[in-house]
Amino acid sequence: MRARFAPSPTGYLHVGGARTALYNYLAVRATGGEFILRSDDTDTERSSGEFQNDILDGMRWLGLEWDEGIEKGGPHSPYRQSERLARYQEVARSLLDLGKAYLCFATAAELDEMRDVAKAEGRPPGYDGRYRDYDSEQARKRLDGGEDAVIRLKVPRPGETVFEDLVRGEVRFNHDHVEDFIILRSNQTPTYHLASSVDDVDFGITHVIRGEDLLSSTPKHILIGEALEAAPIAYAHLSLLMGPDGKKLSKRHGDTSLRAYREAGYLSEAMTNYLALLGWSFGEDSDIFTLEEAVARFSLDAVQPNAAIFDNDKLEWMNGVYIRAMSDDEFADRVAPLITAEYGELNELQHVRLRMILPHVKERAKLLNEVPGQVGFLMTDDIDYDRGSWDKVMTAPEAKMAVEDGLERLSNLDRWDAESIEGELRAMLEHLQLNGRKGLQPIRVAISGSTISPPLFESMEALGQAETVVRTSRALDLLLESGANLGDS
RNA sequence: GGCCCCGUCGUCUAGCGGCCCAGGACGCUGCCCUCUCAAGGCAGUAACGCCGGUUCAAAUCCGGUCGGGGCUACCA
Repeated sequence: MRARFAPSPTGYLHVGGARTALYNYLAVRATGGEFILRSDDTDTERSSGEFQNDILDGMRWLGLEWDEGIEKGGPHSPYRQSERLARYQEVARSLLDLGKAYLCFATAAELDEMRDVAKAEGRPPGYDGRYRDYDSEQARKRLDGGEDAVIRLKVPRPGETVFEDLVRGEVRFNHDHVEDFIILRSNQTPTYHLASSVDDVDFGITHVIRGEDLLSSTPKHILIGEALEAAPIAYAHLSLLMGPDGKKLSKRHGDTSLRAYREAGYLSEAMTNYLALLGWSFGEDSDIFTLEEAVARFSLDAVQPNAAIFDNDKLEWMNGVYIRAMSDDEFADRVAPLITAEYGELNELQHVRLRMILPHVKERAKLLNEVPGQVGFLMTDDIDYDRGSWDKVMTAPEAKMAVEDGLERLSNLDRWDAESIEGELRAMLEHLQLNGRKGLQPIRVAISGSTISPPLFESMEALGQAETVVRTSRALDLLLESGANLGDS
């Protein structure tokens, strides 16, 4: 099997494109063969190097390694359509010589009129074939005279194109609805249909796996293949990805670029895992699996033909599963750049604190980039008290007692580890006849600034005794002087 | 409008004529655990769009209908 992912670099790689790439990859690796990455950049107006790089980055990030193609090279280099223009012109001309295509001089105005008339008469809209049987001598003459012309494929009429789509079964198109489409524009550049089909043939592609938006164009591609007398290609059209509102996934649903997810703290493992599930099922035993495991079970004919809605909630849950599955060291490594980006280069104290708290943060994180915020109270000794948190717990009558007694005990503790701290604070609860919620929340706010933090005792251990005492005592001062109402810190 | 594709819980899906008064996962709800938040455990919620037909038997096959989506460029 030889399959290709052929995006046009006219935008960032989005999640839908990533899924198409993934399914191509899975199909190839599952059956053996080559996965090819090609750039369909015939639209020079809209294509850009930035987008090209984004696609390459995205593919690498996801771990979808290709065997031939851009940057990698291979027996069919180059894999960029913009570098193969001569080839497409050659094919178009030979089709012309063979009588399988013809020159057309219809102007834009004529084309518009055709469409209007066809629509008005209720016929299929499209080119009416007026130059299909035009005298070739005459055509030559007009061309030499400097007139612009396009080359159109002479679609067999009457006729029908029928093919077996690997995910949808038999699909048929009557040629009444397939116009004599343009293969070479008047400026001598190929249309997508020509370039893509010629490449598929030239590169020995056996399976074209792509989005359903190209299903209607498939007869054109098959017709070009037939005109070239090439071996038939198998097609598999994947359903499109939808937004939560059931409409085609687009910018309207927020930033759907792969990059945006990467930057939001999603792991590539979670992304490929989730994407694989959009239209395919791993089996009833699990929804969590590696790329390799997916390869072992993947099969194109098990792919669902119906559209799938991209569900961020499930992706996020899955990301959490992958984060928790990481080793503490790996988690620390992956999160380190994000923390330095937020707080600058870390000093020794910060390193020590992080090493202690990160394993506990790991258990709670759903997204990598929410971690810096969760460890913020350990990165600076100048913490702010969250107003809502303070008002919620510090105004309770037990708060002052708990903070006061806690401070006393913590100051005198001679062993500073989570276990000892817990023992001491539990003794405080016992002494004051308070339950954990009432007695410990004020202390949590005192040291972290918020009612939400990593586990209290471990947080204190990481903070260190000196700083814990400083913060607790500061909170107590505030309680005393403000009569329980937070001033302006 | 024309052509094409699609139609199982809110979402992703299992199901490929009897094992299904439909299974799993996310979400949601409740309970448990608990120092907060998560995580975890347990329980619950919820679907075969509709109408005909084939058959002893249909979520599974056929037709229609309704609904959704895609395409309809000298874009890809």
